[in-house]
Amino acid sequence: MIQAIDRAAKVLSTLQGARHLGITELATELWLPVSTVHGIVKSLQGHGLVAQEPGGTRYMLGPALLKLSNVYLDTLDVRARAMRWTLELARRTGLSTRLGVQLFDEVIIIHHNQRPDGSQQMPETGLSIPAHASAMGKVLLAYSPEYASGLLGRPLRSLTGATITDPAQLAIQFVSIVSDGIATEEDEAVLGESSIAAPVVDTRGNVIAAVAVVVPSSEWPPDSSVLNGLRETARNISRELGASTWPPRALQPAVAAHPQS
Amino acid sequence: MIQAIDRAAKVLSTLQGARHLGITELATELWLPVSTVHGIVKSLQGHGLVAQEPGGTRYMLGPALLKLSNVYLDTLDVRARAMRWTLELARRTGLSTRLGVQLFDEVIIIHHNQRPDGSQQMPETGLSIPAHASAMGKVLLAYSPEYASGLLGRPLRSLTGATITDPAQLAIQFVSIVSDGIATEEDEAVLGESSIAAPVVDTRGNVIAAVAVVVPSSEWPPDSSVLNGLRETARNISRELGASTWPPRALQPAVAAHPQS
DNA sequence: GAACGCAATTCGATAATGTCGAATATCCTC
DNA sequence: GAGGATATTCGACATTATCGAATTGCGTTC
Repeated sequence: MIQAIDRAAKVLSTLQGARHLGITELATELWLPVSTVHGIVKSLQGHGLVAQEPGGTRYMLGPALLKLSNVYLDTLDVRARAMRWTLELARRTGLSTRLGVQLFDEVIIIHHNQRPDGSQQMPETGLSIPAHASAMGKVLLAYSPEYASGLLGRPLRSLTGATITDPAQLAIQFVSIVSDGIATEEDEAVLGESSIAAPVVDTRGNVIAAVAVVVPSSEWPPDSSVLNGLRETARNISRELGASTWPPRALQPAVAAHPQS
Repeated sequence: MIQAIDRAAKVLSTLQGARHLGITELATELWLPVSTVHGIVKSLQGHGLVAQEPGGTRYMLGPALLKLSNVYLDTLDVRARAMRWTLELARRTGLSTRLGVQLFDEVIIIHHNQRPDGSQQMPETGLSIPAHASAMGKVLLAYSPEYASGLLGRPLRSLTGATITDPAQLAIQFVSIVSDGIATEEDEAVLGESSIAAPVVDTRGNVIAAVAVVVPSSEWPPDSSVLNGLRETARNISRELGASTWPPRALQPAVAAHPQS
């Protein structure tokens, strides 16, 4: 890991947490000399990744990130393929749907379809949710043991009273998730919101994303048609990506670590 | 400018242009040894800024960018203040509205309100348009001579037959833009689409963003009520940001001394 | 199914590069 | 207008990134 780049990335994520910071504040946060931080920030600013807050002398994230992120979304094959299917799922269930991928300990929503009831809802694309508190996260963790073991080792943050923070309890859920290809979550991230998720698989059989349906907790448990719709959606997307079987057979990465061919 | 960070940023923008690239391809593009590029890419990957394309050995932009960009949008004060006004403007004019800021030679759209006719339209937030081909871009250039002079020195790209690529012609437009606080563009970026833009000003009198109304070229020139609505919107947003006068008086020399370094 | 060739990755010596403390400039507060 | 705090500049130094060569891994062809 190249030191300067590592530090630059840390500057970005510090700015992500704090919104607006001066050089000194950043330096304190990162335990680095101010002149070092200054050099890093100016380099990032030169590429639009960081910007001066208008008028002030403090710094914030920069507009280049928006452009990069837009291209990121466009390059995602899963997203392009999934969109029409999640839209249909939202229509048929009357619920909002999500598509998410893993970002370290979180799931980040790369596509969101609003509930088709015409009400005003916040767009969720770009939101990230701690993996252990999300149905999509549980799916992704259940199918990638190396991530899961890493995450379960650390203390888990509680978001609502219902968040499961006990590693053992999560590990048990992972087993059943793998066996039937469905994960659930009840009020574990946001009170009043529960969700069901299923894995999306590519040609190689790797789980590369998760689809989810968000169910108001007042309507929990959802009708079995919702569950079937979700399963079918996940299967359709996976098929379009070239997957031959769904749900995914087993824990692919573990298998890949012991090649027998 | 720190070399390693500069190179890392170049890797990101190369990936932005090419979507998927192998290490060797990137190295060729950047005129660097492969091992150097490899180190940079791996460092970026360690922070989720770059990702391995699933299955392949090539690289693409990473999901961390999406999260950063989401926070970027949230931290923008202008955006939060402007949203309710641009929504109202869209309602009153029946047209789509945009809010944009400068990103080097382009304008990047930080907020977009769809035409309120209920039709399905592509979300434009995150799109970037060459400044010289955009009404918002002309506004921003007209009020920041630093940028303008730099940009007019380089050859300008033509996007449609109507794009103005002659520096002299643009310079003339800038004068009238500053004098009446309104810029226009007819088919210069996209055929069939024209737009009018006005500056958004902060407490210090700096032009920090531009608002625009997009008008189908078939309805050009727009009714004077559209123009008045736009003016009022720009004034309202600016007032909310603490600006005392609108349109902005002139090219503040203090502002011109705000280079990029 | 084996062998070839290309691309990614690892490694270590080298000096170029980023780092950091001190000095200076600039901003904000009182 | 003065004082304190913060941002910025500068240059010597040694840490650190860089790059070429060697190795591994992968896909493709025969």
